[in-house]
Amino acid sequence: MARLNDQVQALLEEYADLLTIIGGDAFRARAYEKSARAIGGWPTDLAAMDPKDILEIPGVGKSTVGKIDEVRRTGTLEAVEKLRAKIPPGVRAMMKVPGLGPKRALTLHQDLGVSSVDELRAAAEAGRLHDLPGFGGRTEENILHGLAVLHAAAGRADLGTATSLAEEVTATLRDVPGCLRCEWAGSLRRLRESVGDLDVLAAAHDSAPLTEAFVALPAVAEVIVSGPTKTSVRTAAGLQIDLRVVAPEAWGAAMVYFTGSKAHNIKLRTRAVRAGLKLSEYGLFDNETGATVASATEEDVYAALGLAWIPPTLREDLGEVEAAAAGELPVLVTERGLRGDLHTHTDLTDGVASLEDMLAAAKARGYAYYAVTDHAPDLVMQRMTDEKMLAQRARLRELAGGYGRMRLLHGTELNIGPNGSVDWPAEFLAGFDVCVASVHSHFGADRATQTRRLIRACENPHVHVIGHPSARRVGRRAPIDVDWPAVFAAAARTGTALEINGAPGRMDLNDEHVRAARSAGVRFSIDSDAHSTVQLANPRFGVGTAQRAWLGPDDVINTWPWQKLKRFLTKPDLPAGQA
DNA sequence: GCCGTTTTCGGCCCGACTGTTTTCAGTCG
Repeated sequence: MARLNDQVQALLEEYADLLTIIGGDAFRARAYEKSARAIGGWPTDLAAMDPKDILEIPGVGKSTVGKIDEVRRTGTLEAVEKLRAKIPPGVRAMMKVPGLGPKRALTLHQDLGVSSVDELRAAAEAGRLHDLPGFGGRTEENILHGLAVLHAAAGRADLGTATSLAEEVTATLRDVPGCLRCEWAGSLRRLRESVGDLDVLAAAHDSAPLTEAFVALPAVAEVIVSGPTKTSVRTAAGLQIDLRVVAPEAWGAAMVYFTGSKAHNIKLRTRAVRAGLKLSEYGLFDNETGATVASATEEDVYAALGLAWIPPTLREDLGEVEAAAAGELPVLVTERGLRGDLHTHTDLTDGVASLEDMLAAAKARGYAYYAVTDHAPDLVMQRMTDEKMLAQRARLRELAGGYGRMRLLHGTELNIGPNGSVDWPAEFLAGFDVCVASVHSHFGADRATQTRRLIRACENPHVHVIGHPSARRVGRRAPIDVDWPAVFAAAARTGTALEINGAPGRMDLNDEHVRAARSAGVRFSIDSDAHSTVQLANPRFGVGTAQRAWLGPDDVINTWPWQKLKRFLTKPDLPAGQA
């Protein structure tokens, strides 16, 4: 792991989980959860901080400072090690099954001797669960369903996890003597919403030093295969990483080949064959003479095939090769093109950073505008009140002008109730500069209800953006059941933007939905949903989704200049009775 | 364990939903 912060966060989260499983003081476990979040979201590397400064992090006290020091010195926590001896790691892993929490996980372990997800599946399929105390037929069914949801994402990593791992691996390998280049390729480079394995490519004349450094990485738990050109390892978290070492003159062809997708590569190879050429990971060759036509850079390879260079996010054989041949590749939205963020939180609700810290971090990103959108009162656990919201607005107005050219917007993230209503009456909503409205409850309602619910939210004249519209959590919760074409039509008709939420655990809407929505005339907002300053970088992943759906700057409202966005945030009048 | 103070203790995220119960435990957001 790149930062001590992440290492400490992971250990504290594990400690909190283990404490929850064995029972006892729930507040202690919660305190560790909170400090874990605060540390993970803290922008400065703990390794470079004084203990007295670490103590200033909200939620971090003396005990945690001691544990941070222990992790720094020993790489682990004795308290966690002791609990691991009592509770097998598989028991904690069972808590990832939706619907299964710490209590039932412990019961399963103690009464049935089940101590892994696999054993749980076997027990559930054999019908051994429904006789346990507190379990029944429905519980067993729900656990089986939860296992299926989990299985759909098994062994896959979210973009945040995969990116930080890829950054760590490439940074280490670039420092190895003889390494000329090192980049990641594969589905991570194409910015798919989750990745099954990590492909890392390095250019060197001698692969041995790279291979040696690669298998010695702290994240590596197991070496699967290792040879002169290819080495595969598995991390403790179960993610496979493949390292390929290629000659520098083959770099471009290798990057094309290992970036994929498979369908894109097949299309390119077919195109090559028709031109009397052969494309492989080693280069583009003339069939008759065997001479190398191109291989050093991706641009060379594409050009020799009569194509403009194709951005990795488009390489899915969804028309990009034809477009490149015709010189009609789309102009894509980019991270640099984003002028602001319209969905962010502070510590007034469940964020971990103060308003001032979030604003300073947003300014550092060069934004022209920035919306603070803390949770609204219907999400009861956040304890929002009118007074707190108005006080935040007053503070934000005081701070206006203090962040250079960055315009400060006061917003909120409303909750879309089961019938499509939102928090607060219209008069109160009118006081916000921007309102995001999202589904946070009643995920199991039927399609007609969910569809009506989202359409009614779109029709609310004070709702500007529907946040994380499908409400799915990658690998954790299925999307709500919705008639999407009907919702896309309503969003387009009412001038309501749909969010592309870039939080790695959400990635919502996904690329397929965005493609369909765009053709229905919908506009989008690419947001971070940041709960800490470091999460303000989340839009990089949302931009990936947007590019995969071929979105250009015009499709994305937060690439627009403020005056144009301001007009969008004033929704057109709707026929009476629809609002 | 952390925090704030009515400051060295006592409170800390609360309500809904589900499925199991027959008055409530577990899970979730």
